[in-house]
Amino acid sequence: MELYKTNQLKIYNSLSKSKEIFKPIVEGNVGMYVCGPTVYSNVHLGNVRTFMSFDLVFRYLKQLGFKVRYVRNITDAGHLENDADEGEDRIAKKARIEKIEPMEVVQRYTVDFHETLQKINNLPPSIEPTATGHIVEQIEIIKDILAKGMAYEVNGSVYFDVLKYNETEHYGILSGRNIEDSVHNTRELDGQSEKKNPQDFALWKRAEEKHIMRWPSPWGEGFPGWHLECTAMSTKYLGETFDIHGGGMDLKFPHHECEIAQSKVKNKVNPVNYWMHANMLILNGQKMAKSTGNYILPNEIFTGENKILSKAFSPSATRFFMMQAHYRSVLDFSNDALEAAEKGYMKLMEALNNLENIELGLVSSINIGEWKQRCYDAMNDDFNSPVLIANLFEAVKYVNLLLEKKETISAADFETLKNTMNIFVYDVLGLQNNSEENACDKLNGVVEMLIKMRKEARDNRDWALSDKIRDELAVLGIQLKDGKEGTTFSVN
RNA sequence: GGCGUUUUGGCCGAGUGGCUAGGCAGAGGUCUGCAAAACCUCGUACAGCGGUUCGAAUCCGCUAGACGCCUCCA
Repeated sequence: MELYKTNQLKIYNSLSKSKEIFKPIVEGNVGMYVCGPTVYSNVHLGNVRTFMSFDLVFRYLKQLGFKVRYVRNITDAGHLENDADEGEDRIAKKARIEKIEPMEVVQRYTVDFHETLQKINNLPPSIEPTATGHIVEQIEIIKDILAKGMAYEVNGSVYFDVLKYNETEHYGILSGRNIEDSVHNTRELDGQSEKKNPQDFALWKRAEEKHIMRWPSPWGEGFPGWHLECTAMSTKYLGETFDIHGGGMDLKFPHHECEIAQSKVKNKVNPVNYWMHANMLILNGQKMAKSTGNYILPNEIFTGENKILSKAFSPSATRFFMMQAHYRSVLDFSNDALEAAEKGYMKLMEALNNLENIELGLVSSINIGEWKQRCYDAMNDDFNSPVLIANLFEAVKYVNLLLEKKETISAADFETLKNTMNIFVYDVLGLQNNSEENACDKLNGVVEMLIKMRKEARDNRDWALSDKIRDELAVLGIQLKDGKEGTTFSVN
């Protein structure tokens, strides 16, 4: 039987601001959409945290036996430099600066994005559509919204009429704001805007002469507005209403608010049942962001090449660090915190490696079944990975006590313990065991040490010892090779 | 200025109206030839003030700080 039938999953819904029992539209199936990156620069650790948070969601839903269609877009066009909607396309701007083709920028940073997420062991989504691949769909939505009178065209651009929409719907339902407030509080622009109201957002922007990324449309050549792609792609692949929509907290307003507005006008239904927002990663007391330069790149952590780091940290240690915080909490990044996390992660891995050395008994002195359920309970409670990890450390303690024979475990319980630990550590948290790599490094070190000791023996003309080292290594399949430059070795 | 979130012990971070987070660091002990590891025990907590309650770190109010959004942003 599928686990979701016996485990009641609760998800915090940003829309209702409360934890709700998760019930998918189609039993056993989940449609999930997550706003992906704009590929105009290297993905930083803050971005990674969000995608990792939803990777955890994806992994746990699968663990519960759900069939999940996970859609995450690549924004390769359409994001404007700043609002007032007068800016320049981000991708095009970067391309001009670097004197390369826009799609070259897209390609470079898409590759970087994929490589980084792979290193940190995120599973690829089921579908990863691009904005440029869905221009036609976006134009169709604009036509529809225009036909329904909720948008207007000015000089080859099309804007969504927020105030008109707000007459019958609540623009601000997700972010908890009232349009009236923002009308009063919006800074007066220079009056050059062609929008009826500052709150209106672009569905289509006319391309200026120099603009390289452009597509033909009923309103002339241009490019889509920056909220439209998610509406186009999510509904195309998941339906007019789907189960889960995720993204960073900073996208709640205006991006997700606009998505709701667009969908409600076009399809007359709420697009999403469960809105999930991942919280920010904080560096130096402020959120990581490309625009402010306050960020750290994942590769800098893996190589240790950043002045705030004392050393390099593995992707898994980094992942563990982030999993120790709940996805809806702000997380502070620091070297000390990362070091502490790394030690904990190593301790966990050691226990997993030690599972094989446990001797089985006839009865169990610990309640494994109850422990297992506590692991599921933690994750069922809005994906509470920190509590799950606390439970895994409980298991670490079990393993150590069993090794010291201070507790006993039956064969059946041992299987449960082992399987559950493996499931949660590897499949759900997505951690990887680096011990093989480490062991390899360490073995190399050991052989080098023996070579050094053999050299000392040879220098002392202690041929018996030096030959003994060489021959016994040979028996183990390690051949020493004495050359002019010193001794090397190979493993057969 | 508006909206929202948050404030937990040396550090990172959970959580709940009455009982335990967990990790890292620290102290004592067991074990050990010594050490390490492991195990056991321990400490200093719930921003401040007031209220509700038999009882609040947990609910409410005020004050202070921090953060996020209000402009692209994961």
